[in-house]
Amino acid sequence: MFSESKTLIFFFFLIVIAAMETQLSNGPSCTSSNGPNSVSNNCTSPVEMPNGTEDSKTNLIVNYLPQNMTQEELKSLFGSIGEIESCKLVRDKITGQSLGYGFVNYVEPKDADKAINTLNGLRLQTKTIKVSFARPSSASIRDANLYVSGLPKTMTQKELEQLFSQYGRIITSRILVDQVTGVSRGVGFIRFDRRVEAEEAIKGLNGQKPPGATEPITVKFANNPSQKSSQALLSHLYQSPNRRYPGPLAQQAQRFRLDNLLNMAYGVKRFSPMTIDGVTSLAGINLPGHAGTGWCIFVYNLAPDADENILWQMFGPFGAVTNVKVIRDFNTNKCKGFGFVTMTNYDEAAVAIASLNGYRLGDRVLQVSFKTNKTHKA
DNA sequence: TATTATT
Repeated sequence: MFSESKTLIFFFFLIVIAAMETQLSNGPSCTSSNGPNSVSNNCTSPVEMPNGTEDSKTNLIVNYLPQNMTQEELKSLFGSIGEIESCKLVRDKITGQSLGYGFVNYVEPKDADKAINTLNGLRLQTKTIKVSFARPSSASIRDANLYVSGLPKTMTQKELEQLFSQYGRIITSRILVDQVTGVSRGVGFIRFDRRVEAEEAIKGLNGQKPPGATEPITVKFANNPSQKSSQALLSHLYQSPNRRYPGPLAQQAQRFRLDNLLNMAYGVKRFSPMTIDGVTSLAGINLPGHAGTGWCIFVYNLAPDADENILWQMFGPFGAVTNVKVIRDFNTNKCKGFGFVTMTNYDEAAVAIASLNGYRLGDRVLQVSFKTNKTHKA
């Protein structure tokens, strides 16, 4: 069809333009060697510089965010620590899909410290988020990610880092493992602080045998995630319209993912929650806890010193949490013993309630339920 | 032979 061809050409140009933007958009040209390293998130007490190239003490980068997490949820999570100056979830220019990371800039440096101390390592759904200081934006730190293959199966992450660290500062390293056996797949990633370091590592290590290895390794720049989403868009265009809606298999896969997630998070055997299909949930106008923006959950018997973070920690692993709130006494600022959690999906909320109702938190046993419209009476 | 770290 002629119109289909025109549509394809249109999207092709969109992709080309986006690719050109990626190549041309250079940030301010400044370099710094004080970025966070791959192991800890230590602040190196930066000195104030008049030219604005010093490391920020308020700006954080947040990595390994769940795919479905929105900017509002990111702000809600980090806003529980302190006042936020700005917050941005980075999305693909073409598809709008989250790239799984974002930035949070606090007003006060102490809140940035606090966010690293309390939120780094927080488990949200299938991810463990990483919170660290953002390095000053610079063209020189972009495209510094390497893909390494042909590694000896016995090589550890530490040994991989030792091999590459001679070429520069390593920001992250990873060896991919078989999900069932846990054994190395012989491939991995190394992200350097600067692109020039990655270039030197390719020159020095591509085609070389690591000490003791029998086979040479391949080292090259990793594919860009935006390329993947462009491919996804293209393949989507070729997909027939009757395949766009998730069938039973996709639903089953989703359920499987939920079960896995729960086992990973708490090792609990979950109840079989009632599944609400589209029709039922539309019909049930007075369903408990449903507030239009999500499912509101009532959490009772919290300690006086409870804060929002404990609610994120408890409910985050069960699925998409959009908001948490601890109800406090106006004068003392102590928790009045209860709080609320809003979750997007009924299934995930139901499993969270089934798993956390009766949960022992310190010396208290929590009561967790969907929020009712009635006034709570003892 | 492929995860998502620079607005």
